[in-house]
This record gives sequence, structure tokens and C-alpha cells, in this order.
Amino acid sequence: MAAKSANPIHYAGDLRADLVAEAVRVIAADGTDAVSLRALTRQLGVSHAAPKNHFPTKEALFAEIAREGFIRFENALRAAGDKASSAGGDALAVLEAQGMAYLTFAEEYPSHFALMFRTDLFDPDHVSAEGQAAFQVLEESVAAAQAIGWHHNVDTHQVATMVWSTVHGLAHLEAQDMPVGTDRSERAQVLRLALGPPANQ
Amino acid sequence: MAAKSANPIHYAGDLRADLVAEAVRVIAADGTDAVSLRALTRQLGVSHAAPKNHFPTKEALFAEIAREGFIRFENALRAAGDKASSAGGDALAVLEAQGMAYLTFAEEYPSHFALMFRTDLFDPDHVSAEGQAAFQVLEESVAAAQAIGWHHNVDTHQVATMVWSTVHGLAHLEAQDMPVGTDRSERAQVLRLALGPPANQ
DNA sequence: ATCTTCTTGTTGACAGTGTCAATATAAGTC
DNA sequence: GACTTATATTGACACTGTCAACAAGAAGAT
Repeated sequence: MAAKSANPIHYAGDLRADLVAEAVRVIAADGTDAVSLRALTRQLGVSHAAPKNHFPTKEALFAEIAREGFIRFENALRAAGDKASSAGGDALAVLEAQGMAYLTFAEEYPSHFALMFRTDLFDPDHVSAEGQAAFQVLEESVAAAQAIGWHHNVDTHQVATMVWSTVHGLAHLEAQDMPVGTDRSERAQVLRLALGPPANQ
Repeated sequence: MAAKSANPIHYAGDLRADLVAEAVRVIAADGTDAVSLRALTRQLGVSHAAPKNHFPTKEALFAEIAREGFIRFENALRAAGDKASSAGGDALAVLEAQGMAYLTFAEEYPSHFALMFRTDLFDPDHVSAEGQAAFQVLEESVAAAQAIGWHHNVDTHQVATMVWSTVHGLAHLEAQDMPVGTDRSERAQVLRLALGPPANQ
């Protein structure tokens, strides 16, 4: 009984989390523009103004998803680096693993990735800390690779930007399904091209 | 008199072109989401349904802007390549010039660039021809660079994808004003890193 | 010249949107 | 128990894209 109470003053569950989850689902299916707060509330069975308490505005919802994205992103980069490192890989192998993790992340969390860099949809200040933290992971790996001779005479920040740009560009083009670029099966080769030449060459 | 006729059945000017121009202005100022067909009509002094004849839907307007973007884009790449070539630069110098042209284009036409890769906002089929043509320009330059020894033993398409990704990623990150990456003054160095090592090394 | 058709604009309507104000209920606190 | 706070509801507002019905003028055919 009372499976569907007529006046549910309190949402049975975590409305905030459910709004995020449902929005993520919609973005993955139809893009960021397809997100409608009212449609989310209909889906979750609450009134149209219910989100207000958790997200004062639509922008706040987007900012939260982007922020979560950057956090997961940093974790993914770290995990990939640690794994490659403990598998005996050198600094360049670590860097390559993190680059691949970037691509994998964009594929596994397309909704987050679609929002993370959309500074027109939310205030970038809400994610700048998390974003910089993620970039720093990559930058440290670059510095380690330089220590073993890879681009050792170049500014670390510039090298990191080059790596980040390549991987980001590849991920972005893949995410947009542009009729350009390689198929995903050749990711690794393309990435290795950007990381070449090897230090021993 | 009749400076402002009461019943202007025909718009005094090119409504189609003016809609595009005004939309481009709005996108540059506030992003793609800020474009409202009705706001455009208000700005141009026509009725809210006037765009229907030229663009049956908002998506059609976006598609047109993106298409124009890819055309200008291809021209910019060609022009930069020709200039570098006739200035006596070798194939790698041509490639570098085109990479810089990519970045310059994204900066000069931010609205077009913001739309060109937003496949969620319009049917990508409307720009695939122009997009592939632009990519081909870059691919030809890559092939020429390979002919003089640069990455000569690698699949041309993969190399082109690497170059395209790097430049695209850099342009995209710059366009989003991400709190990551270099300032624009270091573009050339970052690009040169991706194009390195020189063929004579 | 008249008639017809096409193009390009207008007006009015519709459902849908984000956001705000006012309200009500439950839960937590003294 | 009384009071405050958090959470949800209802109703309203201006705004959006799109559609249907219509009108004025241009262009073409006879």
C-alpha cells in the first residue's frame, strides 16, 4: 500500500543525486541542450520546482556534473598512471597510459566530458580547482618523462600542454563523431606518434 | 518619408544573411545557447516567424553557420599553406603554418568554431563534405612532409589525425578559456613540439 | 492586361521552458 | 510543545521554437 502516496512531501530517495543521474542519462542520449529541468522532474515524479532546493538554477546542475567529471577524471588519470608504473613501465609508458585513460574516460563518461569544457553553460570557477588538479597529474608525468631524457630541454608546461591538447583534441573529435580522424582502434598509434620519438632515439 | 513603412512586406535587405550575421554576433558574445530566433527577429525588426522561410528550423540556421565555417576554414588552411610554400618554406614549414592558421581561425571566427563541431546542434551530414575537404588539405601537407622524411614510415592518415588532434585540442581549450594550458603566446612552440622532431634529426 | 503562382512576410496560437513567490508539510532543535 | 529549518507543491510569469492561416507584392503565363 501507499506505494504512491498522494502527497509525498519528502522525496523517497536522494533527489539531488537522482537529478544528476537523470541529467547525465539525458545528455548521453541527446546532448546537453536536451536537458530540461521540468522533464527531469516529470521523470522522477516530483513537482517542477522541486530541483530549486538542490540546484538554484540549471547552471548549478551543470556545474555540479562538470565538477564530478573533473574529479573522476583526475582519479582515472592517477589510477592509470599508478597501474602502468607498478607494472614496470617507465615514465613514458606512464604518460601513454594516462593518455589512453583520457580517451577511455571521455568514452565511459560522455555526458561529463560533454559538460566539462562547456564554459558557456556554467561558471568555470566552479571547476577550476578540480581541472587544474587533473592537469597537474599529467604535468607531473611529463616532468618524470623529461627526467629520463624525453624532451628534456623544453619547458615542462609547454610539453604538458602539447600532450594534453593532442589527447583532448582526439577525445573531443571522437566524442563529436566527426567524419574526420581515425577510428578508435588506432588511438594508441596516434597517441604514440604524439609522444614520440622515444627517449632512446 | 516612409522611412519606416508600417507594413514592410519585404524586408529591406537580405534577411537570411542578416539572421546569420546577428546569430554569429550573439554566439561570440554569449555562446550558442544564447541564440534565440525570436530575439534575432526583434533585433532585425521583423516578425517572430519571418526566419521560417529561410531557415525552417533553428537547427538549419546553426547548420548553415557551421557549413560556412568549414568553407572559410578550408580557405584559411589553403591560404596559409600557399603563403608558407611560396615563401620558400619546406613541407614541414607549410604544415606548421597551417597549424597556426587553425588556431588563428578559431580565434577570428569563434562563433563558427563553436558550432562547427557541435554535432548535437545540427545534422553533421550538412557539413561532412566541407569538413572532409578541410581535413584533406591538412592530410596532403602531411603527405608532403612525409615525402621529405618526416614520419615517413607511418600511415599518413594516422599522422594527419595526430596533427589535427593536437591543433584542434589546443584551439578548443583556448576557445573555452580553460584554466589549463599555455597562454596563446606560446602556441607556436607547443605546435612545433607536436611537429617535432625535424626531419633532419 | 488579367490571371495564376510563388515568394516572403505577418498574426495568432500552442505546448514547453526556467525561474520566482507564496504556501504547506515534515523533521530537527530548544 | 513551540520554533526554526529543510524540502516539496502550486501557481504564475515571460520567454522560447514551431505550426497554421493569411496577406501583400513579384514574377510568369496566357
